[in-house]
Amino acid sequence: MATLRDVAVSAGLSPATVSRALSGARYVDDATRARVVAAARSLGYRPNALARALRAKQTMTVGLIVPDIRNDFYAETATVLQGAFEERGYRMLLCISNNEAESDRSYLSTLAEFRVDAIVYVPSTPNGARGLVSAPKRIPIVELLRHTEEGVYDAIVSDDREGAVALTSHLVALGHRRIAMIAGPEALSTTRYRIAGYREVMRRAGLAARIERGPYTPDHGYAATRELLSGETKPTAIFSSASPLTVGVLRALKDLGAGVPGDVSLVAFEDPEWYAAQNPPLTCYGLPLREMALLAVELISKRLAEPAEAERAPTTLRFSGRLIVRGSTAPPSG
Amino acid sequence: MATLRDVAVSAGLSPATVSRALSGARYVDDATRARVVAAARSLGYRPNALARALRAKQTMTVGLIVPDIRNDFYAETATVLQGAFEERGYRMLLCISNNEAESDRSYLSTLAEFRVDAIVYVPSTPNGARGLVSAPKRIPIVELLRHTEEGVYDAIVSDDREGAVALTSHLVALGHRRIAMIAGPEALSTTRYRIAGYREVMRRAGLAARIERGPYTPDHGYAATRELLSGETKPTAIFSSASPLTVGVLRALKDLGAGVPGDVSLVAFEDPEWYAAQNPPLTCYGLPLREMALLAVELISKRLAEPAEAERAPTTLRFSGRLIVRGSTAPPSG
DNA sequence: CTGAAAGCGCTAACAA
DNA sequence: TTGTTAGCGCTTTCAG
Repeated sequence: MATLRDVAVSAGLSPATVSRALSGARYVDDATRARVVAAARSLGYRPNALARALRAKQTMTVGLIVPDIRNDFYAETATVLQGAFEERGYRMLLCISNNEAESDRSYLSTLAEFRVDAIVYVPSTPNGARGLVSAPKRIPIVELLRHTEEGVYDAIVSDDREGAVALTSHLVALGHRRIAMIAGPEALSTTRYRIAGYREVMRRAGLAARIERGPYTPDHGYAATRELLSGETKPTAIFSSASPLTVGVLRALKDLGAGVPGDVSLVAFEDPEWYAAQNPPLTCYGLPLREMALLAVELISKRLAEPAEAERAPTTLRFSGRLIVRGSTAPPSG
Repeated sequence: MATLRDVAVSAGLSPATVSRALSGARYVDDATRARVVAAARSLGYRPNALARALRAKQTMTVGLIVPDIRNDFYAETATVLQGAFEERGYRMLLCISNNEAESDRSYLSTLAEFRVDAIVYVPSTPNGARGLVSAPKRIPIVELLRHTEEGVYDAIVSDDREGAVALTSHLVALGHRRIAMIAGPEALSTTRYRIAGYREVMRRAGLAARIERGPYTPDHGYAATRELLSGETKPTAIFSSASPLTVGVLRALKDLGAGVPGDVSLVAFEDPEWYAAQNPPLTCYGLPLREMALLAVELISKRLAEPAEAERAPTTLRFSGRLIVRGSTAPPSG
């Protein structure tokens, strides 16, 4: 592969001049630049971003760690982030942690070694990035959608408690008394807040909480739903707390021949595109994902660009979503 | 940030020894290594992957270019790829091209500058990577799911023509005579093959083809469906040739109050998890995505590891999928 | 088993 | 405006 030096030799110039001609636009004679460009083209020269980054001490690359890219929630987020970073000249290194703490740690460490300029991090562990990346020359981290310990890093999260409250209240208002929640792993901040919101509403209404815990997978959603609907006191409404769970819930309901909302009302967290296309469309709590992702990019850009910002104490920003009532909820039939 | 030299100073050793102690496991005294490890830890030392790659001339990073990560099709692919590369010690740089040729080219070029060891490429352009990355020290490229000119790169694709034939034949066999296809941009190999398969079956059956072309987006699926069902001679069956289109098709059908399969039968390409959870579940043509992605990793690993493989002429591998008949298709009601 | 030295490809002072 | 020099952090001969 041709190097800058090769181009210099071929053009009869010094490497420094070639460098200036190709990147730093100043102080180069037009004729010289033309010669350089011609030589570079004819040699098929591509600058080595590695060498450049080693010198410049910035890679123009950011890392993104998400638990699961098949989940629309994160796919949408990744897409928005990638587009926004791209616009600002940054590449994005994608890491998929599969909701595993071990994976999380290892990716954090990899990204640090690769000297990414910043990390957008959806943590799959309660204590997250603490210690690992933070210690030396702190690389800016923004926690997105989930967060670890408050106040250690910038965090952009949704008001999960509020969302759970909205969904559960909606069911209570419809007259449901046996409302079950299908939840994720308690290690995640989202799970804890969503459970808290659900519990709070149930307690206030004098109703018994029933929670099925497990991983954020369709299989868990499926198994939990079958479990819930196999007992004697079946719930009349189900609260699916994440979209991968919902996939399984719907399949189980169909397998069991349970009608929605006839036999069971269903509410779900998040609002992937396919919720609205369901039959019936799902009542859900939608989050302003796009705005949240763009704000993450904004925050990072600022920290990177302005020295003052770099020293700013971390802040936690909480976004509200909104209850979207569709056809999957109705008063209980009994 | 602490460097290897800092560790060396702190441990009272030379950089060379520290390097050997931390990576090359040979020829280092155990006591020395312990000292090095202790020093490294206390300084919070993280090796600089950039510097290492610059020397080693390999980045242990691969690039993936996909058109759209919100599409389950590519999300699944990206997940499998990331996991498999991860296992082999490779990082993955994700680029989302949004089905734009310009984006494609620019990402190819970025990946080349970053000196990724290989690229998995789902092209959004008919001529693709030709010229750009290929010219100098050829970096291995595997085209996945879509392909550009045959024979220039390794390609792992599905038999799209066969899939379209299977879906269309299924509808013809059920007695449908007015079958419309909603297709993507003709610049993509998948679109061309799917259209060819559809046309072939229609022609053989003596039926008139009707094709709605447009981008691979829910909006196009929606608009095309409304268009199809607004005329005088409405189709009795619709063939949605990609899952983003299907999202829009379903929404349009609901808005129009058209029952599936009562008023319109629906078949779709690909088999994302939510197809089966639809009401009714969708008849579709599913591809062995996982196997295809794993093979891509296999191919690349071989080319990277074995010098002989690196010189091997590119091959095109075509995978067959299978028709999955579910509830969205039935004989026409007329 | 350990150290000295050279260099991967690039850019930024500084000098000319 | 251009060239010389030095060095980013690491690994790898080659000596010791």
